[in-house]
Amino acid sequence: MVNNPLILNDVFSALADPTRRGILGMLHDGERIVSEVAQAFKISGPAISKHLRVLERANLLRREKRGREHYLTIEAAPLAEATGWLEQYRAFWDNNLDALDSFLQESSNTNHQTNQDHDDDSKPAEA
Amino acid sequence: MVNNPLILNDVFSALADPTRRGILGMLHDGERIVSEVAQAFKISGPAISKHLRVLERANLLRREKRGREHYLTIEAAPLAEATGWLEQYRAFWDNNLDALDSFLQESSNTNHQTNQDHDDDSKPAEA
DNA sequence: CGGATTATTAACCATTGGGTTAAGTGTTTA
DNA sequence: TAAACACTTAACCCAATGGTTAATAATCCG
Repeated sequence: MVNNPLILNDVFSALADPTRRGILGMLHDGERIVSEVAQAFKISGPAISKHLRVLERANLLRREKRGREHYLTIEAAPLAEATGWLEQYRAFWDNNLDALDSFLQESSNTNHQTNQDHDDDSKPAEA
Repeated sequence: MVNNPLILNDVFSALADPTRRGILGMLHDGERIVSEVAQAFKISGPAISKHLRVLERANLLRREKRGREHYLTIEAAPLAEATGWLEQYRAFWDNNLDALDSFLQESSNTNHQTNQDHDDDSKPAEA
């Protein structure tokens, strides 16, 4: 698996924003129009518009205009690209040689997981 | 798998830069000191220093000072977090229901992969 | 037609990001 | 002790991000 850095730049930086991950989360369940997405977040319409453009640049979003509404769906391929890159490092946390070494070092500082009881991604809050 | 958005923000934005992915790539084979890493890229020392700090903030990097040298190793846990988030979307490109729908739409525009023969990540170039 | 709806573009602002050079801190060694 | 080495911090530049409000474009509908 040879990764294209240009794609990875766009995909990872697209995923770096919680609003954008939230948008993809909404689209997980099926297509949505822009106003539905916008309504789910507390930011302005233009701000949403910009986020959508970023997702489109990363080819993570497909837009289909029907009348005055824009129907949005996920485009999965770039996520596969990102996953492919990360796959290179699976050995580092999976159960094998490197994990042993990793474990030995991690056993010093307990509770290193920084898991502050915080929950899921930027899901819109109760409409 | 409940993802922590704070972690994901840091991890994905850390991975969004090709130099930082290149650094992790070097560390894939074992520990390196800062000057070794720096030598591999065409940017200044302080620039490398900043990249290292970003990787540390994302907890992707562990630093151990021995004398005047800083030994760097990968910290894998946050990569697992990122992979976990992406795993949510595996259904979209794997062989199943959604893939069918995806395929039907994608079959229109051929060669949508944007795979411009470009190779791997920001690997240092020939020392 | 005219108004409401959907969404984008334009212009602006503050913050962050990636880079630089110069200076500073700590460690090794001749 | 003084110089060389490893690395970071400080100060600065410029471009990109993420947000805003106001204006524009296109479509639907009474």
